[in-house]
Amino acid sequence: MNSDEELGAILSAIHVRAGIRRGVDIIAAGTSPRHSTVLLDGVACSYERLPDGARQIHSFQYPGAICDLHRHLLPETSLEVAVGAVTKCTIGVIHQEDLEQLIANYPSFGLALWRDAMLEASTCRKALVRATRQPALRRVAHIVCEQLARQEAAGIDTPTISPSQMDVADAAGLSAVHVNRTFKELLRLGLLSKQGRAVKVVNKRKLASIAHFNGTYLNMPGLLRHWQLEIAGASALHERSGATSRPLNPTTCLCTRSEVQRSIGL
Amino acid sequence: MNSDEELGAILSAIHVRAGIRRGVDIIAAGTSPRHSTVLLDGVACSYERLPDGARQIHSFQYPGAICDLHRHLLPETSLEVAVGAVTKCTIGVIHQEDLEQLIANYPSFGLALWRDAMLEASTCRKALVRATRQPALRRVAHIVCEQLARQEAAGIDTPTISPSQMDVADAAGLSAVHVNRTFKELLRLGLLSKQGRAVKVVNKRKLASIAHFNGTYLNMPGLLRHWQLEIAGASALHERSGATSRPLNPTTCLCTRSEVQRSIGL
DNA sequence: CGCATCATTGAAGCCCTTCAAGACTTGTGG
DNA sequence: CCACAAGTCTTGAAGGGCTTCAATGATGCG
Repeated sequence: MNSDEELGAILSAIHVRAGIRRGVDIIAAGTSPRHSTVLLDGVACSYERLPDGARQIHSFQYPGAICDLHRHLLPETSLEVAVGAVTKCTIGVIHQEDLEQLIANYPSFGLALWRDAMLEASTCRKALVRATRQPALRRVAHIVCEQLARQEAAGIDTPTISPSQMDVADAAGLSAVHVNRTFKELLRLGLLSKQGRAVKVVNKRKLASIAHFNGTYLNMPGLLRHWQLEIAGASALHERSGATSRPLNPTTCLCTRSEVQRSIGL
Repeated sequence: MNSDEELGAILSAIHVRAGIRRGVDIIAAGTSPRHSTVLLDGVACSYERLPDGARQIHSFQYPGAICDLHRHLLPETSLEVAVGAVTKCTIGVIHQEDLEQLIANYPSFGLALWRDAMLEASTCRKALVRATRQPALRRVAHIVCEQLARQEAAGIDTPTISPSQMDVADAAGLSAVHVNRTFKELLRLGLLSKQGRAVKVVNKRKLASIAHFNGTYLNMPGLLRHWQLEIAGASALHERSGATSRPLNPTTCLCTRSEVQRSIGL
């Protein structure tokens, strides 16, 4: 979809900013900066803070993502949404005028942004279904699966996931205590193991099975082949999803992490 | 945003189809028709059917909405999403080629569709937060408030809402039994009353208060003035949301119900 | 007017939450 | 390099909100 020339134009519009420590906001709630922010390295999350102090994580973001895409076109509807660093992050900025120029010059870039918005809605719908209708074990397993799949899509190949148990709890809409007990159960089942504080996936296939993880909603053609998913109808749906020739990162319209990082000399 | 000429072009591309009875699918899961569907009259809902038969409603749709906008650009990610008639509905279709032609001819129409996708994501995020973090009373009250506000936005001015208790249950992610008990509580508090089977809002302001209904996320500038919302910061946010001169229907990019219906002689 | 659908009500039970306290990691500063 | 501090993980006990099951009553469409 993106031509090399287009990709080059996009990358050259990105200005690298300093690193951000875990827990710090990349984009604060209630602000409307005159630029867009690109995640270059690390993992971030878009979240909302409730009056009682609870944090609801909407989704996690991986390198290549435009963190504040949700503000585009309708900034006033999502002022309460913030973006925080789940791990140490490196970010870049694109000036608003440059972004608009890029969209004007490369219609396919605008389409990619639009598609990205659709993808975010798709992911959010799935999260809604899980949150309301599935037990904790499946919810947590599904979140782990999604993180693993999205890491792969971003070109990161490790069996450990970045979010802490508290992060997972805030994303699943469960208490940290209960997420801990759920992890313990997944450890007991031999699907996960622990390396220090980090959670490591031992049996990806079984985990996906009990999570009912399908992954089609993430629009990552080709990348889910490894998963050998056992969901009924998954393979049938799979064959039909070859529309985009360049694999798109979920919530990412730019490219893979390596492409981004090469361009900024990481 | 939409000029009269543009609106005329859009409306003339719509072909009216026969009415649809309550409970019947407007768009079935797993299908990819070569046209888009516009809701002309009645109330619909986009939903997903789970393996165990449960139904999760993502959102309700009002006249003027493009029912299958979620299929646009990324049809394969939302094949499981269906759209059903909550009340008796009248629909129209726009051929795929006509829709693409309209987007090509009127860039502002494409932008409106894009904005609509962002709005759907915004609504879904809010639904996710409510579903995971709020008690049943607030969830149900919030759904009622949202329906009332969206009816108003579509030009329908009645204090009763269309969805049945079961519909509300499937949208809130609660059991029908518990929604019934929640409604009973709202009746006892004097916020709702009943007309036969229908639920009628008696005290809109108090209902919005206990629901923590803000409404900014719906992007309906001007239309929320009547609500006299009591949420902290709501008025401040309000003043900044005058960007679009023409009030947009939530999940609607066309116009108000009366405009649609006038054009088809309803 | 008949029948399918929806609303209502009670009882029993489970999943998850909250509270509280102690063990462990991590990385920061001395 | 070590020690401390801050945050995270872990574990137990008690309780509440919601679910499920089941049966009856009301509504409204054809």
